[in-house]
Amino acid sequence: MIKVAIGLSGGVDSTAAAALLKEEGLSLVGVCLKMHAGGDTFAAQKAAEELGIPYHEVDLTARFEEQVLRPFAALYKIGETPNPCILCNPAVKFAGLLEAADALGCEKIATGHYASVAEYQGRHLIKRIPRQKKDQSYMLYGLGEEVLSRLLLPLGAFEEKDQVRAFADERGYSSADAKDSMDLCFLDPEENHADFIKAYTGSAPACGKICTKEGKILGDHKGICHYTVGQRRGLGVAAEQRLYVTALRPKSNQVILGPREDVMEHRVLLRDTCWHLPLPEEGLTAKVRYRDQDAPVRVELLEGDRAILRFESPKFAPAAGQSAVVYWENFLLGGGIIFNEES
RNA sequence: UGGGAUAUAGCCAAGUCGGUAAGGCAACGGACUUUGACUCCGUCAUUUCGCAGGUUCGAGUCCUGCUAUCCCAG
Repeated sequence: MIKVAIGLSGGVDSTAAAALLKEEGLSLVGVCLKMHAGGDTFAAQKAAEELGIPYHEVDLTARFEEQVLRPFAALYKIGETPNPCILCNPAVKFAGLLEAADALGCEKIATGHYASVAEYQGRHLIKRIPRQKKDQSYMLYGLGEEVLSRLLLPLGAFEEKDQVRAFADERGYSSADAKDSMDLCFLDPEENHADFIKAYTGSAPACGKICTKEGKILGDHKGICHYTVGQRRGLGVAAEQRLYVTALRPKSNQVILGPREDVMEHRVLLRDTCWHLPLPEEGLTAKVRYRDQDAPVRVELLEGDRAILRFESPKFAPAAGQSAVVYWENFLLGGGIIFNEES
């Protein structure tokens, strides 16, 4: 019998994923990955109990601190908008799950992500679920073959997000009515990311000026880490039209504002790219943030794991630190982290 | 202290022949969301139109005075 280590958070998604595998007759071990001090494992334990599977805990807090928390704070300070889930998945979550699987004698690993794994030309690729509004393939572009070749994503069987909850509900799992997780997993409920950075680094962000790109002063900002490119709310600047953050300038400690058209980009630079297949010339699409509609794109690969994305239609506010991912026929071919030329 | 102009919510601003205060921005609340954002929905002048009087059934809209600000001449 195939043994599977399934990442269990205690939420509805991972519980349903586990239940699905169990009903397929696989032998499961529920693995709860502890990422940060504040996280409680009660829900995961309870889910394992309800599923009737062994429960195992892995402490990844040190690695999470090193690979996610530290860069997260550092990047925000230099005006980027890092995506901690993207940092975490390859380096911490899936790496930790794989190690746990090895220690527990499991051939396979599984999680409750909304995506699927498919083989193509001898490689294992993440594939998104057509029509699935909750598609999470974006978060997984950094996973390598060593993970993908052993990864099961049972939720790929569901095309509607409501089906998962109904599935868990029918089977009486207490996680069925749990609220979807949201916000950064390592924040306290009343804390925002800027509070965290302040507490983590032990220093308050430096206030500075809000300006137009021409240098006209519009107001004061409370520290660059409070802002991100494309942001409109919380700026406190009244104008004839809506204004968006168009750039963050850490060197002069300025937040630059402008109208929407100032932040539309045809061209997006990527660093730290990873590609799972040689890229075809035609038929590529890309998205520039998690919750974005992918759009036709041409990709030019550069030296040093860099690339240029050229979109037919401009994308709104690609933000340095966020990731862009490239699709071909619903296959996730790879992606990279957006950066600015100046930096 | 000669001439001209303007004073409407936190900001910009509409308001016709007087008839019972548009809109935008900001702000706030909510929805959405396994990152940050975006987006969407809702709320936001009724002892109120710089202040004080007057005319009128009724004034932001007309009249008088005052105050403030801006511009041009000095």
